[in-house]
Amino acid sequence: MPELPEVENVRKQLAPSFVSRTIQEIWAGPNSYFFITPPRQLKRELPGKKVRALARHGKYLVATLSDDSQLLLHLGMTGQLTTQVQEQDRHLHLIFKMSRGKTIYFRDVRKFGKVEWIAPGESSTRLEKLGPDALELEGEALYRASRNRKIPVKTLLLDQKVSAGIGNIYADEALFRAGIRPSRPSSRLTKSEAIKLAREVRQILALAVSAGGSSINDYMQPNGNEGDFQHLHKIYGKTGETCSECEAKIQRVVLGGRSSHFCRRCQK
DNA sequence: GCACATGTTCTCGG
DNA sequence: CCCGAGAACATGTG
Repeated sequence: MPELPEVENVRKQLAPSFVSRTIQEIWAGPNSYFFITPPRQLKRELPGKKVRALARHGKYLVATLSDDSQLLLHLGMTGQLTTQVQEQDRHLHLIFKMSRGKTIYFRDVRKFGKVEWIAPGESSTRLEKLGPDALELEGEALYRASRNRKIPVKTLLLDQKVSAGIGNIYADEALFRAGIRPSRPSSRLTKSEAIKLAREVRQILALAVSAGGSSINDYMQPNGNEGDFQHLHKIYGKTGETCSECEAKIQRVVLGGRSSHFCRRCQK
C-alpha cells in the first residue's frame, strides 16, 4: 500500500498517538522475517523510552526516542499502522502500548514490512542509502542520475538511491503527466524532459499527500479512512481503458519486473 | 493452477 | 567496484 503519500499520511495521523508519549509495553509476534531487530531486543530496549519525533524519509518512518536511539518502520507492500485494530488478528506483528491510553498496531499480511531499532550514536545503512526525498526531487539531479544509464526511466524513478519515496503507482502517473514513456532508456532523456519529469513527480506526490494517498486493495490510514487519490489516477491500473487525453487504449508492459502503464500516443 | 499485487534485497554474469 | 536482469521473500485475491 505505501508509497510516499501514503506513508506521509500515516505519519501525520500516527503522530498524536505516538509523539510525546512513553512506550510502556511492546508486544511482538513470532515472525522472524519481519523483524530486523529481534523481538526480544525490542522488548528490552523500547519500554520506558519516550518518542520525541516521528519523521519520514522516502517510505521509511523514523521515530526518534528520548535516548537518541531511533526506530525505523517500513510498511513494505501491505503493512498497516493503525490505532484501531481488533485483537486476534493473525497478521498482527507488533503492538506499542503508549502512555495515556493509546495503542498502536502494526499489521502486515505479506510481511515485507520491516522494523529496526538503531542504538544511540549508530546509523542505519538503510537510511544512508536513500537519495533525496522525492517531494524535493530536482530536475538537475534526476538528469545527472539518468546519464549513462540503460535502464528504463521508469526503473530509474523507482531507484530509492536516486529519489526516495516513488513507487509503482506514482512513477507511472508522473511519467504520463510528463509525456514520457516508461520504457525510454534513461540515457535518452533530455535535460528539459528530466526537469519536467521531476516537476511532475513533486506535483503529483504533493497532490496525493493532500488527498490522503491512494487506497487500492487494503491501504487504510491509521484512523481507518481510505485515501481519495485513486480516483485521480489517470494511467495506473487502467490497462485497456481509453486514455483520458486521447482515443488510444492504455497499454501495459513489464519493466524491471513491475507492471507499467502508458498511452502510446501521449507518451513518447 | 495461473497471474498478479502500492517493495526491497540478493545473486549472478558481464 | 559498477551495471542490469531476474529471482526471492510471504500471502492473498481473482
